[in-house]
Parts: sequence; C-alpha cells; structure tokens
Amino acid sequence: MAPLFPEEFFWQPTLELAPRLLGVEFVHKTPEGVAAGRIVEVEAYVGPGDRAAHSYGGRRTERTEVMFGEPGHLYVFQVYGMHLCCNVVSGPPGAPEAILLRALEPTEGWELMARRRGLGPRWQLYEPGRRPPGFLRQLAAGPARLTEALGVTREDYGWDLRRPPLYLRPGGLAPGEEVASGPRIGIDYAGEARDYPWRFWIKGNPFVSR
DNA sequence: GCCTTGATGACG
DNA sequence: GTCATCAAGGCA
Repeated sequence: MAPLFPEEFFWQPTLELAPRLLGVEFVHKTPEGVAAGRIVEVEAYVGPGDRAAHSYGGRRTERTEVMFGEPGHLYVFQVYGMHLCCNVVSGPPGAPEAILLRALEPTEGWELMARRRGLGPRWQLYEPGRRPPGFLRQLAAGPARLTEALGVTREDYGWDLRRPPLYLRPGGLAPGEEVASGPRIGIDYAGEARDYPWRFWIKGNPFVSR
C-alpha cells in the first residue's frame, strides 16, 4: 500500500500546511473504482479571528465541531443548499482551523469522475503533456466539483484522512512548479479578512479554478 | 445570506 | 475563447 502521512505533518501551522498540501494526492477508493487527483489549489481558514471562517468568533456548532478536534480529519459542509465542500482540519485541538480544497488535477479514475459529474465518457480524448480540453479542466476545478468528482458525502464528515479508503497520499511540487498566493474566493462579506492572501495554488496549473 | 455552479447571452 | 448575470437550493 502507498505510504501515508506521518501524524506530525498535519500539526504544522495552518498557513504553512496549506501551501504544502499542493501536489498532495487526494484519493477515494470505492466499490465503483478509484478516483484521485493532485491538489492544485487551497484556501486557509484560520479560526476564531478569521471573519471568513465558519469558526469565526469561536462558533462551535454541530457543523463546525470537527474543526475543534485533531488536525488531518475531513470537514465537509454544504453551501448554497446544494453543494458540498471538502476541508482538511488543521491546527491543534481547540484551534478550529481548516484548509479548503479548491481544485484537483485528476490523476486516476477520469471516467468515474466524469460520470459522477454528469459529463459523459469523453475522458479518452486526453493526451498527457498537451493542454487539457475544457471539459477535463472542469472535472474538479472548484470545491464543490472536486467533492462531487471524488464521491465524498456528508457521511464522510470527520473522517481521518490518513486512513484509506478516503485519504491523502504524500506528494509535492514537481520540478519547476511554484506556489502562488492571493485573496480567497467568495468571501467579500468578510471585511478586512477579504484581502488576506490565504489562497494558494500552483502557478500556471491549468486545473486551478480561476 | 451563504467558503458554488451551470446556463445563457454579449462580444472578440 | 472571454466576461457578466442569474437562479437553483437547504439551513442556520
């Protein structure tokens, strides 16, 4: 079996862990098959002091509870009434922080992911090394898209991401790849926190959501 | 009112 | 291809 992360990996400060998740593979094995992709875009949500975080002000509810626990677990939430998003819990117990996974570069299970996303079996058109066609870039570019593509549900709330069948597989930047950072998406309401450069992505990667 | 997305229509 | 707009949808 592929190696898993050591416990300590997830105990890094959130703003250090977030960029280090870039290039890490997010894997889900189900009876339908394996779906996986490299993480190419994330956003950090840094606890009670971050107005954009669900745990802002220390808000502790049934939804946010998992963020108060151990890092490395999955925080799944529903947004706009219809979409689910995946986050990696970070920060030590009591520090309700998390990292939103915003986009994957698919590495395994193209057909399964396309089917889950309702895109049809056009995966065979892909040729590695060339610029991927639009439908392929749309497969997991966006937090709700990647959640749907990997078949993650509310049942997976709180799952330990060091443990198959839903887990993070060690990986990192390829030679020549660089990290870029900028403001987070969709948090215009968050006052001054709106401008914090806590979104990280792999510069130039075609699978980033924007 | 929300850590989103897909459809639609205008324009190069 | 881009960019802008809009509405779907459930819950705190």
